[in-house]
Amino acid sequence: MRNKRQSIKDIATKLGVSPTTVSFVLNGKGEEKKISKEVINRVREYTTAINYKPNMVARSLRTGRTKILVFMVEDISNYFFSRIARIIEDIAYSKGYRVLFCSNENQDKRSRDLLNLFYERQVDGFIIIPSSGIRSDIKELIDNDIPVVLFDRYFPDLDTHYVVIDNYAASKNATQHLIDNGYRNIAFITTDVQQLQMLDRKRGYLDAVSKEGLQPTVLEIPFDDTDSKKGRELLRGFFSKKDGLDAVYFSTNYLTRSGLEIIKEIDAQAIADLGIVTFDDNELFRINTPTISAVAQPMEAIAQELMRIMLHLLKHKNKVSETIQVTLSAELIPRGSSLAKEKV
Amino acid sequence: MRNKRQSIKDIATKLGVSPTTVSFVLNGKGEEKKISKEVINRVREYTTAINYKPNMVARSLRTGRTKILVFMVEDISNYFFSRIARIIEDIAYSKGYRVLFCSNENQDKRSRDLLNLFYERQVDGFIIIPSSGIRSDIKELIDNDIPVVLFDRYFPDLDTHYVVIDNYAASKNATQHLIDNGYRNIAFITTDVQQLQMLDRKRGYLDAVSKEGLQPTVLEIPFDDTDSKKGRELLRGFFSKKDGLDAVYFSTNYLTRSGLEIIKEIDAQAIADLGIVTFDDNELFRINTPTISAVAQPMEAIAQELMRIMLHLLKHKNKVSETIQVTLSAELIPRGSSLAKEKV
DNA sequence: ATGAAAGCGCTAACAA
DNA sequence: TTGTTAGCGCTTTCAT
Repeated sequence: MRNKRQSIKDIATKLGVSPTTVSFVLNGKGEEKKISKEVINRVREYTTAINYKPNMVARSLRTGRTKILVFMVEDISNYFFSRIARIIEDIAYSKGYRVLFCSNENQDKRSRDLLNLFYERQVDGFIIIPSSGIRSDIKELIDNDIPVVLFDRYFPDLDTHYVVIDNYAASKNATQHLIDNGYRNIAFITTDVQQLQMLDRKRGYLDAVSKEGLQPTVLEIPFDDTDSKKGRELLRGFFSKKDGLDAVYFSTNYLTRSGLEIIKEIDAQAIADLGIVTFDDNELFRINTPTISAVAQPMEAIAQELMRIMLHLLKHKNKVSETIQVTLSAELIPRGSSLAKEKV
Repeated sequence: MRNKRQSIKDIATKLGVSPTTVSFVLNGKGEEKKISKEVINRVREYTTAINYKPNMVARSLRTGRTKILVFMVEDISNYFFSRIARIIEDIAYSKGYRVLFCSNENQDKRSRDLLNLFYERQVDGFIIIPSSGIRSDIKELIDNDIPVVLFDRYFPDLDTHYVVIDNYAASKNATQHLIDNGYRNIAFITTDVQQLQMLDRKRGYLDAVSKEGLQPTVLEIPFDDTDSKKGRELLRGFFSKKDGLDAVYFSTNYLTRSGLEIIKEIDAQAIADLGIVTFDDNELFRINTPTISAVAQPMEAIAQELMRIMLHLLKHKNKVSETIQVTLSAELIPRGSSLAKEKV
């Protein structure tokens, strides 16, 4: 039973009414347009019977709207991003919008390709973690009146809507936590990407450490090597020779994974005494031994703010006078890995 | 600078040629249609200069194709699914297709909503992990000549293309591994969903255990409670009173998380002696203490097979005579949690 | 070597 | 209360 896709015209012909009438009924404008009860019912019954599905491509071409939003992050399989994606999806869904997820792998080319692709497909809005080199592409979208909200990071010299967390404060606080618990030689492991949020986290660490008159130790892993053999070698080399270390603070969760693994390899026992804190929480940190202290970003709040702004822009056809910029704070979740150390 | 979106017509007017000519050039059919070099260059230069972006919605309406595929799973934030999604995305990308990811939360209503939504938007194909009650919806898609490939599970009484793994063999093998390493009282923790792949995993466990004359112990957590308080209570109750247990085999990764946590809560030391194996690998199992043995599904191969089939269907406009059904095997990765036990 | 025109399926202003 | 009609932006056949 290969049922050829039925169109509004087919239905109209079949029922002996006009396409307009069918369209009105189907869009719930039957009453408003004063279509008779009888016709409304006939249309309803027939479309239900044949299980009619409208062609949204045609509708979009006509109306200029697709009811689709794009959510672009570095890597959608990362827990932090996928969790936020899910919340956003739910909110969007309840408002009649679909969300298209995509990963840009922090690469400008891929970001650009994706933005283009979706722009060409006329999506209604973008929620984006921008890779560093797509400032002009973002600007272009905005200039073309497409609703855009950034998050996680933004371009200081571009007046965009965004939602971020106070990375500096969160990082300073996490470092202070280790210091308060007796750790004195705290290493900061980060990537070399010159992204605002990473620089803020480093500043937070440096300020907290120097405030206490302690010595900073920073290891920067090239971004492309965060999960490669070379990156692991760098970590291994670092941990092997730094025996004065009593704590490690990871700036991002993808470094924590390999970092912990390598620390274990080198000395399975050492991990129990080492102070450990990482940025970005993960469910499995609760079941690790030791349980890992983490700076948890308020994912629920971030997602809600993003959608609040986006829906606001959509509602006002992107004609809002002021730029909406929100900064939330992150919460340190102390666990076993950063317990207070007995003074030696 | 609010540049109104330029259309082919605008370009044609501007250059004093016809829309046809512009369209031909833009689609690389310039040579073929014998458009003069001069005109081709003029069009190329102008469209580049104004940074023209075609309206794919209009194109889709005209051509009937969207170059979009849908990838629907239970939960895209689950590592297993998101990893496969990424590989699929890459392959699709290289063939000019976009992939739309979505999570059905294993709910029929949500699955149906999503299928409808994308069907209405005329996507070119579906790659789906079906929730149990959407057999008829899948059938409808197929009857409407939409390319569909299922994976992870399928409907035995519906003749569909699919890619699955041999859950029975993998599960039997995992259980046997525990038995071979000296464990005698092995519990199987699973959900109560009556899904083919879960039933196969259970059968594998039961057969392996009974073959050795051992006693099976099965705990079934209601699906909706796998991550709820009630589910945790069930696990807690189970582990508290079963002191004869020397090993646990989890049928799915979302039970492993809470399971491990609760075992630790009850007796932090016990976990070292308990044999543990889980279905579905996770990066963090490598850094847990102990490291956790897991049945790893061949994600790369699954993704590649799925796309091979999908591209085949797309190429032949879904007119293929035979149904393509692929069964792959999963690999047990033995780690610290299932080391051979010293005989008592 | 290029253009005119039809039409994909839908919506909505305007007619009747 | 319902129908006619003109597009939305693009592709593509058929003319010229």
